[in-house]
Amino acid sequence: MPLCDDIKNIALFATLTDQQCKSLAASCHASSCPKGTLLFSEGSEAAGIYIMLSGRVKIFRAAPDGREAVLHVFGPGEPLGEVAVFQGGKYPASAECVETGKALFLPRKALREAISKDPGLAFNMLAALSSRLRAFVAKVETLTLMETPQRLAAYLLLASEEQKNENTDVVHLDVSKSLLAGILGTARETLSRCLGRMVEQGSIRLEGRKVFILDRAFLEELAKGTENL
Amino acid sequence: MPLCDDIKNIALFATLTDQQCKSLAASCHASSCPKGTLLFSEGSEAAGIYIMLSGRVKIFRAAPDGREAVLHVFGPGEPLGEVAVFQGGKYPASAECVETGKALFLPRKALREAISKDPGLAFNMLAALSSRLRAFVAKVETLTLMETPQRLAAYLLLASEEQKNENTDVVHLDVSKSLLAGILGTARETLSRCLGRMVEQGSIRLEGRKVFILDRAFLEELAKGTENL
DNA sequence: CGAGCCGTTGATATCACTCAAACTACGTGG
DNA sequence: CCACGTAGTTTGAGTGATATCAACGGCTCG
Repeated sequence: MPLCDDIKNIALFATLTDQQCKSLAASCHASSCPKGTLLFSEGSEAAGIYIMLSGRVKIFRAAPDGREAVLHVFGPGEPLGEVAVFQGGKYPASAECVETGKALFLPRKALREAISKDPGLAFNMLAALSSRLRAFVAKVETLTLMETPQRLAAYLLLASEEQKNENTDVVHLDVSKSLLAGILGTARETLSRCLGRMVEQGSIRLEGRKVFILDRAFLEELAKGTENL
Repeated sequence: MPLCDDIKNIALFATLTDQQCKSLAASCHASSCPKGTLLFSEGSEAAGIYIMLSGRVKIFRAAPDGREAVLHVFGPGEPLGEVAVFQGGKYPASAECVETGKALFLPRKALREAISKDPGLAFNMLAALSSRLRAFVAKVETLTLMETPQRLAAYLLLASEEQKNENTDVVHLDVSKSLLAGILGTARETLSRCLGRMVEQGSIRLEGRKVFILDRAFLEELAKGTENL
C-alpha cells in the first residue's frame, strides 16, 4: 500500500500505529489535481477532508463581482476542509489548485472514527486548528491595522524566516504575484507599485520570483509602522 | 458545589457526566471581572482557558501606536484562550473585559486530561474551534472585499438574525459604538458617518443603542454590494 | 501565430483615516 | 444643586492611500 507511507508522512497522523494507518488508507483515495481544479466550493456539502501530497491549493471566498479573498495557501501535508467535518457540514470556503499535484481524500466518517479511537490524533487535530486560528489572527491584524507596504514587508520577513534553510537573504516567492496580491488583500497593481517603491528605495532587489533582501532592518521598521515608503 | 452547575450550563461541557463535572470543578475557580480587567495579554504564557459566566470580553491585538484590531467579543458560555492550550503555549491575542461579570478559569492540564478521557469533549472542542474559524473566514472576507457601509449592513443583518427572539426589526447593539467600530475594523468617526448616512437615506432609525431597521431589503442589497450609500 | 495569463505603468476618483473641536450623558464631590 | 471630569459620540475639513479603469509588453502554451 503506497498510501500507507503517504499517510505516515503527514504530520497530523504522526502518532498513528501502522495498524491505524492501514485502516485509514483503506477508506481514502488519492487523485491527481491539475492546476485550476476546484476541490470543493463554499457552501457545498462536505464529504471529507483533503490533504495535499504535492502541489498547492488556495482557499478563498469569492464575491459576486469576481474578486476573491484568499484565506490560505496550503502545500503538501496540510489538511483542508476539516472545519466542515466538525461543524456545520458545509465548506466555509472554496479550494482551487494553483499548482498541479496530488491530493488525498479522507471521508469524514473515517476521520471521525479515527479521532474517537485515538486521543493523540484528537490533540493533533486540535493543534492543527489552533495553528490555523493563529494564522487568522495575524491576518486580521494586518488587514485591520496595516497598509499594503507594511503587509508586504511583514510577508517578506515571514517568508524569509520560513526559508532560512538557505542562510542568505533571498526569498523565493512560491506564488505568482497576482496570487500574492490576493493573499495580501490588495490589487495586483498596488502590489506591483509597492515592490517598485521598495526596489527604488533600496531595501530589496527583484529577479523574477526571487526577492533579495538588501536592507532587512528597514523592512522591519516598515512592518512595525515606524518607517514609511 | 455551585461551580458544578455553572460547568454543566456551558455548551462545551454538555456531554460530561456529573462525575466528570465534579472533577473539573475541583481544578478550576471563578473570579469576578470588573470592566477593564485584562484577563491575559498576547504573548504571555498560557496557564489555561477562561469561560465567561457573565459579562463580556473583547479579544484583540494591539499595535504599538495604540490602535487595536478586535477579533471577537465573547459573552457567557464561550471559551477563550483555547488556542494556546493546544498549540504554541502562548496567547495569540489579549482579552479585556468590556462589561463587568464573572469568569471561570480552567488550567490547561485539567482541560487536556478531561479531553483525553472523553472523545465527546474532544469533538465539542473541535466544533468550537471550527466555528471560531468560520467566524474568521467571514471576518477576513468582509475586511478584504467590503467597505465600511457594506460591513455595517452585514453586521446589522446578522445581529438582527441573532436577536430574532423579538420578532420586530429592532436591533439592540450590545457594544458601544467605539467597540463596534473596532469590530468592523474602522474608525469611530467613519462608523458614525455611515450610520448617519443610513438614517438620512431612510433604511434605519437610531435611538441610543437601539437600531430600527426600516428598509431591510436595502440593507441586504447594500451588503451584497449591489447598492451604494 | 494567436489567445490568454501575468506583470507593469499611468491617470483618475473615491474612500477612509487623521486631526481638531464641540456636544452629550453620566456620575462624583463640593 | 451645580460645577466638573470622564467617556462616548458626532461633525467638519484636509490629506493620503488605494481601488479602478485603461493601455501596453512579455511570456507560455496550444
